[in-house]
Amino acid sequence: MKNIELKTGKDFNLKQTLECGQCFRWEKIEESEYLIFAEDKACLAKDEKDYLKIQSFNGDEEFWNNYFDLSTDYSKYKEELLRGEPRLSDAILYGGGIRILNQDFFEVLISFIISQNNNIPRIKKCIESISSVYGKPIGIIKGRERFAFPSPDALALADSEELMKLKLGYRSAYIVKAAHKFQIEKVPSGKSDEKYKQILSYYGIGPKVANCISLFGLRDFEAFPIDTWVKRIMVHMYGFDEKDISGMQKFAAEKFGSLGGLAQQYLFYYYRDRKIKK
DNA sequence: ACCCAGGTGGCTT
DNA sequence: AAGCCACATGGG
Repeated sequence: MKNIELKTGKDFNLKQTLECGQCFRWEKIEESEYLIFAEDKACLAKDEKDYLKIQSFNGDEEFWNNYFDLSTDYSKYKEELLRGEPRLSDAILYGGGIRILNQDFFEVLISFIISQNNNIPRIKKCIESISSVYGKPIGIIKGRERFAFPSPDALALADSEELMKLKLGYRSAYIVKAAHKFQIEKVPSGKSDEKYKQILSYYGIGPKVANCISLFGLRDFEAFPIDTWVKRIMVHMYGFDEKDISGMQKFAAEKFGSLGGLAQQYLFYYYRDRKIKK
């Protein structure tokens, strides 16, 4: 156990960063305090004004600083996005503390395969479930044994019947195949469109999930995932026909350029967070 | 009982 | 290329 304080500044908000849908292994403890898991690391993080107070169970300062992407200047990104599209101002004001986390590729790969046609609370349960069966124990935290996200080799030993028993549903076969494919191909490299195509070639991964994995697993910021929420936003904001996904994709590329993924996160969080709250 | 959730594969027009 | 539908599961 190690206490760490990370300087954050104004373009960071823990709640927004975790609850914008880019990651799933966290538990809210109280307002602005969360228990967070990443790979085989865990920490308790509390968001103070200008710094993040971390009780790390097994990750050093550098790991968490990198995980939360605290050395990147997001005010420049925001200015650039606003120059290209002033209508983003409400969303950026609302979720301006979002950062794109530095997550492990394999963890993102599997997590977003699970995400398809699924809701966020259940996605979290599914991921906890496979972690507790295929991940290695990392110690007792908040009264329970906790587990690392499964390694590729550990998950490759699973079969889809086992995963079905864990309630992973029809995505079970996708997960097993993905673990095998990843063992051979490893983390994609090269130009971003080539990496995207490689991700898309996984069985069970289509354009939406591939874009999420590009954005959250490889930090390709131009990736613009269009899910059911973003679709509605594009219909609402820009008058697209809800079936015209390729039109939306093209529009986003032109309007938001190399920062499409960040724009998408601001919009997704702004729209979904207010819709879902009762 | 129905519809939806950070969709995709497969089959038919 | 575009339009259906099934797919597991759980919550509203």
